[in-house]
Amino acid sequence: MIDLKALRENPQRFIDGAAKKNYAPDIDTLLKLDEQRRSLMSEQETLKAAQNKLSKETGPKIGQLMGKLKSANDDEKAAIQGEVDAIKAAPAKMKEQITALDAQIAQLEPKLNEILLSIPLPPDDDVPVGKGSEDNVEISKWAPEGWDWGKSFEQNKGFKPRTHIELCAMHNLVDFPRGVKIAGSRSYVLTGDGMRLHQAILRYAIDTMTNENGFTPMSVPVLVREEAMVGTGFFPGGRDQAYHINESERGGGYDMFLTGTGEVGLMGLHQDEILDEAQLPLKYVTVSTCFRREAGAAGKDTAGLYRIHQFDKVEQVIIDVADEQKSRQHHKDMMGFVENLLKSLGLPHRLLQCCTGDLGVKNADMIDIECWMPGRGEEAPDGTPMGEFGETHSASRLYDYQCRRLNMRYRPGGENGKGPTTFCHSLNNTVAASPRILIPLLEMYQNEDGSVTIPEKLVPYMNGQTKIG
RNA sequence: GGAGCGGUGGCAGAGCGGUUGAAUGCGCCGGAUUCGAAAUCCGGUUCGGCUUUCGGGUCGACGGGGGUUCGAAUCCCCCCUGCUCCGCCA
Repeated sequence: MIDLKALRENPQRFIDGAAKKNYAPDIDTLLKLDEQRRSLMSEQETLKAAQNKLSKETGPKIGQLMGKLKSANDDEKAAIQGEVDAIKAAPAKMKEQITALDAQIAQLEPKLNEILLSIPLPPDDDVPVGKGSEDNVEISKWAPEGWDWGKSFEQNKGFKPRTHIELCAMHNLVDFPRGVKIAGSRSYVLTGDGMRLHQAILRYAIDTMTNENGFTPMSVPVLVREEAMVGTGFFPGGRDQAYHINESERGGGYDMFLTGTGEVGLMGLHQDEILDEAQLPLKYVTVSTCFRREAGAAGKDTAGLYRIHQFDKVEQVIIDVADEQKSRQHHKDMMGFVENLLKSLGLPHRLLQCCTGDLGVKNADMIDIECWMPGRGEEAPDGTPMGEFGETHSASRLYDYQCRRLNMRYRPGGENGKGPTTFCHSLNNTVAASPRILIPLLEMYQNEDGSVTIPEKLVPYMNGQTKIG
C-alpha cells in the first residue's frame, strides 16, 4: 500500500508511476473521497468533542444524583428524577448527528480502500521505462569456462542437445501422463532420480542460505487467510492466480488460499508487530510448495516442467529499516547469493533489469535471473532447439509498500532517543525453484549418450551418485 | 465434535457500568548517587487518524464487528483466536 499522505501531497508522482507500470488507478476519485471523508470526520469530531465535554460534566453529576435518589424520600425523589432525566436528554441531538455522519463516512470507505489498495508503488527513477518483458534490459551474463555464448550448444559440446522432456523420458525422471490423470493439465509426478535430484537442489539451496549466508530457515503455512494475501500485496490484483479454498461455504468461518510463494508466509510472520531495531535486518529462508493457477497462460509452455500448477521453491526475504541505501545493498546481496549458487552449479545465466511495464504493483525495482535452457526456443531447420533463456529467479525491492500493508514497523532507537515508529523495508528473491531449475540442470549436464552428469555440488545430496543413466 | 476458562500498553498482569488511555512490575529513555559501573532512588515512556501559528488541539482504539446505556475495558449478541478436559484420529 502506498502512503495516502504522500499521495495527497504529490498525486502526480503516483499517476506517473502507475502509468509507467501500465496501470491506471482512479486517483482523482480517491482524492475526492479522501477529501470528503476528512471533512466529514472533522465535522464529526467537533460534535464528539462537545459531547465528551458535556458527558464529563454530567457524568459525575448523575452519579451523585443517583446516590441521593436511593436515600431520598418520596417528595425529593420526583424532583431528583426530573433533574436526572433533563441531564440525560441533553446529548440526544448530538448523538443523532454523530450517527448520521458515521453512516456517511462508512459509505465512502469501501471504494476508497479499494482504490488505495490498487495503487502501485511508483518504480524507481533508474528503472528503465518499457511496456513489458520485451523491453527488459540484460545487465550481465555469466557462463562457466568452456562455454562460448557465440556458439550453439552443438558447437560448444560437440553433439545435439536433447530437451529436458526427452531426458526425463529416457531416464524415467518424470511421469507426465499419470500426473495429468491424478491432477489434470500442468501436473506431473517426479519419479526416482527425478525426485532425488529435485530434493537435492532444494536441500543444497537451503543449506547454502542457512550455513553460508546467515539466513534463518523457517517452515511457514502455505494455506493462508485472505489477510496474508492482501498484506503481502498479492491481493486484490492477483486473486485470479491463487487457488481458493471455499471453507465459509461449508460452515467454516473464513476462506483459505494456497500461496504461490513462500514469501507470503515469511512476510506474514511479523504482521502487526513493532520490531526492535536491534533485531534488524531479519533474514529468512523457507522451502515451500507453491501453487499457481496460471490463469491467462492457456496454451503457453504446456509441455514439460516449465509452467506447472505446483512446485517447490526455496525463497529468501529480508526485512530491514527504512533506508534506501540499505535496501539497495540487500537487493544486490540477495542476487549475489543466487549468482554464487548458479555459478557453483555451473549454470549459464544472465541478470535482466525488468522495465517498468514488467514490475507489478508492489515493486520499486525487480531483477530477474534467467538460466540458459538449451532445449527451449525456436528450432533450427533440422529440428534441433536453439536454446533460450528461461526465468528461474526474481528479485524484488519493495521499500515499505508491503510492510505498510502488513502493518510491520520498527522503533528507530538511535542514540538520540526513540523516533516515531516506522514501516520496515522488505525484499525477496528466489533461491531455487524446482522442478523448473531441473530444466537447465538436465539440459546443460547431458552427455552425448543421453546420460546426465550430476553437478559436483549435488553429488553429496545424491548419496554419492555422479550420473543418471 | 462436546464442556469450561481466557484474549487489556514493547512484555507480564490488575481493573469487571461513572471519567480510566487504563494500577503494578519488567523493559526502555532521562536524571541523581558513583572515580566509573552494578545496586538504589526520582522523573518519563501505548498506538493510530485528523488538524496545527509546530507550542499544541482534537478524535479513535482494551482480539474484531454489532447492540444496550446519559455513560462500556466492564453488560448482551456474532465472529476470530489461545488454553484445559472429554471424545475421535494418528
